[in-house]
Amino acid sequence: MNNPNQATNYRTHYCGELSAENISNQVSVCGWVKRRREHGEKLAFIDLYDHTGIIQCVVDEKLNLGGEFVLKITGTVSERPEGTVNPNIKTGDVELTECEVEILNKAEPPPIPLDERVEVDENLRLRYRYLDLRKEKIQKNLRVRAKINEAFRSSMSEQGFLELETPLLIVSTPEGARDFVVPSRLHNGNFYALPQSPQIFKQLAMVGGIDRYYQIARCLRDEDLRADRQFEFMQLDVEASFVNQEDIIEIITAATKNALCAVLGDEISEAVEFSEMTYETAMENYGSDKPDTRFEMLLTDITQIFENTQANVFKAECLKAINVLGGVDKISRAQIDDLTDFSKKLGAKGLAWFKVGPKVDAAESLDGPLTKFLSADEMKALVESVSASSGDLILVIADTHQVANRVLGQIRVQLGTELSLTSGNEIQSAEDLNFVWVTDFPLFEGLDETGTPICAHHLFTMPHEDDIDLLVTGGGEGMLKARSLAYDLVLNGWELGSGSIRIHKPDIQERVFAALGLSEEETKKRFGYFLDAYKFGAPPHGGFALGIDRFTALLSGEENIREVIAFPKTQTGQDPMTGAPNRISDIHLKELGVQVPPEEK
RNA sequence: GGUCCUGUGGUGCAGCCUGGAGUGCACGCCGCCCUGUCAAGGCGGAGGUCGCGGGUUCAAAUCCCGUCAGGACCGCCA
Repeated sequence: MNNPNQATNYRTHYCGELSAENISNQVSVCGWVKRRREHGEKLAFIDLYDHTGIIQCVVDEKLNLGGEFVLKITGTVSERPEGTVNPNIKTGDVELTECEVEILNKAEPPPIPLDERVEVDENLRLRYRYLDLRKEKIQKNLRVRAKINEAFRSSMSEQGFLELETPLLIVSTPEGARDFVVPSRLHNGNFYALPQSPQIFKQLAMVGGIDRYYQIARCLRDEDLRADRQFEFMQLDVEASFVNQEDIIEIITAATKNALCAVLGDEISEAVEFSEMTYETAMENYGSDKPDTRFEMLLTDITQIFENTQANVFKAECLKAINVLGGVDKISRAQIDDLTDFSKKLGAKGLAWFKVGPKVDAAESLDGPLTKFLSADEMKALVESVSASSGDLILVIADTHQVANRVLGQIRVQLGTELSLTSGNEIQSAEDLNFVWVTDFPLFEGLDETGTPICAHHLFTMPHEDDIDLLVTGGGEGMLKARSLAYDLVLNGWELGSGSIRIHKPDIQERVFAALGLSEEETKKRFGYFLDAYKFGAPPHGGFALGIDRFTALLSGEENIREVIAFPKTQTGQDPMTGAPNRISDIHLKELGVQVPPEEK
């Protein structure tokens, strides 16, 4: 027996683990009826399945079975007669014969087909999630997820990290995402918040001398949902003392590699590369802080070429171009129009395009609606700057620096999909997984309407040592140049996680607060307990948090994290199975000291 | 808060553009037949508030407006 510990008084084997090695063994299997093929009174084939797979059982009597009936079948493992082997299933060499069938439970016909090939409406899938879960794909995904969690735990433990639990009922802070809140019964009118992350606690754990903390933590954010976002999600949450950025990168890389090995095996995992690039490089070359580095087609700055141009549309702060190799044949005019619409939706004024023809003279070979406004020198320089040759398509966005990068970056990703420049979500080899550490994130992401900087990460992020002076001398715009010791881990264009080195010295923290225009009184009110802690000898420390849902989705070849979550919610945050969220009784509300608007109709 | 796509027997689709009887396909379900099938096969049958509301029209699944639900995205997610 392969899994002796999983034999029970009901069964000796799982359906999917029977093979030629078991031939002539008497076995018992339990599971659900996948399909039946009945041939009159004396012969029927029953495909019984559990999470491990399907086994064909040969029954020589007429049974009144329905799909999804729960059976225990005891029989003999037999080699299939010649010509009846089924190579499509794992157990296709064998079948169960001389079967004794016990119906453990009947089942109504399922409201959704449990056939993998049928794509069922999301609402129905979630309403009957317990049936959806029986499908092979989700079973596999959830097991990948468990393996990842297990590998993370063992790696963190090996690296000397202590698994520490932090509270779910915490204090609400105005920073960051919207909090989910919980009314207090004992303190009417007061609310707990559910943690957006255990950030505060893991940092205080460092002050507390825990040294190395980790947790597979549930985080909750009341923001609108997306394919890669649910209200509640899981993070591998990490914090360590006496470390710098390189230490954290090393620790997380090791944990991530351990998870890759667990899921994909050692051979592929060891060949997977982790690269590093600065935020600035990512933005300039990929137009994104989460660059998909599986393919090239980098953004090129061509602003200088058109410094004195006569073409009005190119009189802009910044011009960026990408060269679509062979794009003339691969991209239709209709696709270009779609991309133009796409750019406009994303905030650009338009998308300029040039087809490169076969002529030697660059100016003569270019074709496109804007060529008549450009000089020969400009066209020549354009073609050279992106190393274009005959058959290539050059796309240009002229706008502000920020818009040009962002929009062209999204077009690049879109084209990556349309032109199949990546393997999509399939993972066949190490090249299909491209990890990038993006470092040197800016400390501030912009200025608010009063000219005050807005934190890019959080308030406790350590500024880059070379840029600390900018906080004092830089002024509003100047401060935006300040870098921080914040970093992201990116996989195939998805932000997997982020972290930073924290400020552990009160004087630096004060400088950041001052830059943000926060008075001492205000910071005391908002973060008093936290700042107090840092007066009593906080060690240098930093950390990271890695999104388990996204990581699992990517390793499972899924585009939506719902596919790797057992009981997810819809895009509007509802659970069609349980009906959450719902109204609660007036008595309940009264006890909590909460008033709500009357129910409509 | 916004944009786009989708909503038709239990399920997945077609029909909608160009209005004319709830029309069609596949799966599932029920009944009968069938001793080597494996997405079994054959014959027969049941099953519908065309998401909901309003409008236009002699007539609406189809056109228009609104609304609800699902999905993708923008905003948002320190």
